[in-house]
Amino acid sequence: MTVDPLAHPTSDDVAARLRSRGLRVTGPRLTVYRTLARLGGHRSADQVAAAVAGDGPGLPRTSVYNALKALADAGLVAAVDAGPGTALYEVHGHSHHHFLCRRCEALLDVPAATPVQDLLGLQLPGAVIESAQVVLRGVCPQCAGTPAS
Amino acid sequence: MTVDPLAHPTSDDVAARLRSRGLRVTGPRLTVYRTLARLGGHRSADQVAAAVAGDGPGLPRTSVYNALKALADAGLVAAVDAGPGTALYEVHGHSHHHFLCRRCEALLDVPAATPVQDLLGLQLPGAVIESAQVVLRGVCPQCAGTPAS
DNA sequence: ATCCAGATTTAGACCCTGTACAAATTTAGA
DNA sequence: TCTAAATTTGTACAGGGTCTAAATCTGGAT
Repeated sequence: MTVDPLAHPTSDDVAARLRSRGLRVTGPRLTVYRTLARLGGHRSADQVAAAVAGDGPGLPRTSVYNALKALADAGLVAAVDAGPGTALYEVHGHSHHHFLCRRCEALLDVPAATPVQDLLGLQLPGAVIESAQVVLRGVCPQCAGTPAS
Repeated sequence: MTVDPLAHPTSDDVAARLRSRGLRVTGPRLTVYRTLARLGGHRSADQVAAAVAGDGPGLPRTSVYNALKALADAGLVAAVDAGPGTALYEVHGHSHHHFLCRRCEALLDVPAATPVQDLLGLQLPGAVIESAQVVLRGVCPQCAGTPAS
């Protein structure tokens, strides 16, 4: 079993990453991370909680939220705002942005070929930009091909 | 009184814009739009509702939400996600993006000198990109100058 | 000028996501 | 092994937004 540099971090990687941020390595955090990685894509906290519950005793809702927050602080998980009251989480992989279709509500990944924060950072002297989230809205290619209802 | 091309749209402009989208021109929609324009900046739905109430009989909370949604559909108002469960609205003026300070929670405007959607649109062939929202996160210039607590 | 169909407003209850709290438990270093 | 501090857990709570159905209003047709 060779090491694939593109694969998700192993549990050991996750543990090291948490420790390096001064966060403790706990069961819920590893469970939530592994579940989110296995599910892939954009998932709500409750989707994660449901998936965790499907694998065994499950975790309280609050614990899933706590774990997601800790993982996000450690930079292992990214939170995406897909509208008010709709937070989605995903394992932090290669940088990309999001496109939200107004017609079918699909959430598509958009490659981040351009370093957006570099461009915009110039406009905000003195600020430390730690992350940039881009949400594009419009009509996705599939819906654009069919006439509006 | 000359026409200032940089001024907010008049009520007539707003009415025309609503009609062009197949939306009806109603009292609540005009009231909400005018109030948001008068307040300026980024406002929550409840802030708008409170301001409306201060001017007379007020509007039910639901009506404010409905109106904001209709105005957003018409492109007259922009909704900014400033984290989960925190939607802010602003009159859709010149394109700009937002920076959210992790330390003091300030929400700053960032000039959009670069046409972000043009850059990213290239990555999504066939899609109709109607808006691009960029939320930068980090530490604002003021907080960056003071040591962390 | 009046009418009508359909969109919109309104009022209320409701849901959902996330947070606050305090006690029990667990981690990690001594 | 032992201890202090971080974390988990269960419960309750809060804010923001949505759903529903009846009343009202808009805008085109008559």
